[in-house]
Amino acid sequence: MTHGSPPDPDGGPLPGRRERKKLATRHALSAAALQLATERGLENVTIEDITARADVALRTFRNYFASKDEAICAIAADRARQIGTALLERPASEPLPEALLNAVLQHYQGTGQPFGQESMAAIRLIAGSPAIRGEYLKINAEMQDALAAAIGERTGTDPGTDMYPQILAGAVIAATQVAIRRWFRADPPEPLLPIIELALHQLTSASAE
Amino acid sequence: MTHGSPPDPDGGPLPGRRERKKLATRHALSAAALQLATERGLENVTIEDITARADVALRTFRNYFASKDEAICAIAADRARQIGTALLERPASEPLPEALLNAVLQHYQGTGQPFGQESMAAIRLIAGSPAIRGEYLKINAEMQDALAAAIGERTGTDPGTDMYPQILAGAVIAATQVAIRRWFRADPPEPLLPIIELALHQLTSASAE
DNA sequence: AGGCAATCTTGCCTTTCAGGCAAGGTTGTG
DNA sequence: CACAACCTTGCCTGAAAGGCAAGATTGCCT
Repeated sequence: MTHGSPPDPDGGPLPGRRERKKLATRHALSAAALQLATERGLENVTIEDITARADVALRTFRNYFASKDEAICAIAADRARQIGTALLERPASEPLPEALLNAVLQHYQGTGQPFGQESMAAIRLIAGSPAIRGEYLKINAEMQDALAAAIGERTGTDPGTDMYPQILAGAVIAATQVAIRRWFRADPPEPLLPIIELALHQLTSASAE
Repeated sequence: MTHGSPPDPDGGPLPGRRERKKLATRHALSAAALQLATERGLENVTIEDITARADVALRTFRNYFASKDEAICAIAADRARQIGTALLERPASEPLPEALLNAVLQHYQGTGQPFGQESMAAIRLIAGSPAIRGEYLKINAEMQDALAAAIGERTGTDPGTDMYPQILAGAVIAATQVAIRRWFRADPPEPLLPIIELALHQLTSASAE
């Protein structure tokens, strides 16, 4: 067993007890990590603490995650990989720019509220702790790849051959991240989605290369 | 003494013996790390090996770098921070898009050759080893910030207030990275600069959001 | 049911990392 | 020259990282 990704990325029709348990363990670990980190601060949490709360052996942690950071970011990472499907679910009639905008907005609004409390805590933790920054950047890169793949699929270009999907995805993700950073520091708080929308519009007008 | 940045980032007029020694130690450590990693592979190098080759105490390593990865990427990181000045050195008469293109090209061509052998080794190592990827992404982020600051200075916008410089910088860096990735995997090898140029042009036409 | 293979969990172990602390040497300065 | 600032180093402790094998669980087939 390696670590880094959920046990069963694709939603097979019959997960089976084994897969379900693995997902449960994985989630328990990352949730415990996130809780403890928000409670005490990341530095004051050992992997042993995390496994204690998740009620598994210390050694088991390492079957799932390579580091504390990875465990904490797991929810965000799992979520990040789905941004591609958000794009693919946009109606084919929508022009690509609009579809991208909507896919990103949808990805960052979840079902109803701007973010679940879990995610909020994660975001604050990530943004506040430089230690997790590396992990966050990896997630970003994954989002970019996922989005590029979706763009390629939608436009019929192969990301392996043509750089265009990667470039477009990279630009969109970069702009979105700038928006998120701004939103995070906004005082008084501002809603996130309009900032993202603005950022993506500015990216368009940044066609000045 | 903390670690993460060169001892004296700004080139003061009189470095003094102390600063010079620190720079020398720092460079010796990162060079040793790079050499050893290319020789044996990253996994087969301990910090102790590095300090042995650089002829300093193990404990000293930690005064300069937080990890092996950071040491290996130090040259690249130091270099990355200079991309901003590359832009600022472009003549003010040049339109921003052109200035950006030229600044990036210049940054990636160094003095004469495409890359020094050191840098080449570093790049192959970084691209080949997922372990260093996090560190590489951090460097990217630094490049983005440096470039954004320069863009802001050049256009008279404050990156703290206006997202535009950050967005533009993010898009440019992202496109450049895509180009580098493509260049790295090109078989047979292709020259880097034309690929970067193509990527930045595609970014322009990707104004389709 | 029963058995077999795959695979997960766990404990044990060794190596390496990480960083606080204080002693001793070097450098910069009045 | 004396003093302050600062680096290097050794020592030490706690945590992380991961190989390995025994035991348990699960999936699947007969």
